Amino acid sequence: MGHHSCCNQQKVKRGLWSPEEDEKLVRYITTHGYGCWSEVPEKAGLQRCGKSCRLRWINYLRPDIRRGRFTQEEEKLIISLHGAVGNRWAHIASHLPGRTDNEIKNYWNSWIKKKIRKPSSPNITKTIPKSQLFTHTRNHHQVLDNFLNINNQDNLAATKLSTTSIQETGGLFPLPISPSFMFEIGSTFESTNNIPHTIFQENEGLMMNNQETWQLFNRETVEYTSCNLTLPIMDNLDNIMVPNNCGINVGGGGGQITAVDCMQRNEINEWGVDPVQCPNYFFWDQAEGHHELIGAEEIISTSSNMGDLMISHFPSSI
DNA sequence: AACGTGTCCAACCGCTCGCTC
DNA sequence: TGAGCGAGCGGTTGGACACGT
Repeated sequence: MGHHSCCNQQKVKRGLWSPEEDEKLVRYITTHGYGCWSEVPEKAGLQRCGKSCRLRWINYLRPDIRRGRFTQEEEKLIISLHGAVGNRWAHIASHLPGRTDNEIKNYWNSWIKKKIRKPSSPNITKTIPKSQLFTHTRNHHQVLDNFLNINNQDNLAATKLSTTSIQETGGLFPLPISPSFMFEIGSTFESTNNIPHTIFQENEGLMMNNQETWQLFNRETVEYTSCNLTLPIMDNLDNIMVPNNCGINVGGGGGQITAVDCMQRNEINEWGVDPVQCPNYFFWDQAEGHHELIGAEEIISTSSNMGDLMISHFPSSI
């Protein structure tokens, strides 16, 4: 840790950068580049350590930096990437041109306090028997195995597993950081008052038990992948136990959204869920013909194009 | 006006990784 | 092989500011 010695020298200035210091650093870097950061302060005439100069340049002064509020698209991307890779801020930042890891980290830490308060999260009580869920035509069996295994473990232990399983499973379901699974049925699904009984009821034209091609979002590569799934028909929710923190979203033809607490099986809110009450509910929007992760808050204000049935499982702690 | 509290975010700290010799 | 070093990363801090009392 010898590099820290530079920051311990008494002549080294700390704290906020003055406009004059910024100007010196920018002038030096733009004319000379920054081959070795430890040499930059002296050559640029700054009383800072190289590390501080590097940070200032990367996080604030470099010309391609993007300032200002995050757009909704950026926010969605951050959420989905964080779900896939966790607190790997540099990795997340690499997908957002002009944004820095520090900025995203700060944004997340502010954002999370407001939007994702720790819920009281009861343990998962039952899991879906594999035979009752769905079958896979590609490598998704392993995904499902992982998912079910995780549900049989202590929640905490599950979240500590490494991220390598993302690659192992092809990334279709990012496990175990975000042991999510999702399935949905055909086209527009009309909700009724009897939601739990209706969710898996066969509906004309839905082809629920046929193999269908889905577009699945790979949160590691931020791409959509076609994949075939075969869905079973469920008579009612009594035959299926939905893991903790699942949200069921039943969208009607008119764009009505109904969120259901799977554990309670109660309707929470006609138009969505309260992000404070139910911070772990996320939904997938397929308005544009593909699936996008959107947050609960957005659901409340989005009253259209939320078709179909979706079940998503997200970890109770992030 | 003065004080307390909460939020935001720039900057720092400690650590790991990878390169060089 | 391993010590030394710089770069990079993620966690944390602390100061500025906003807001409420």
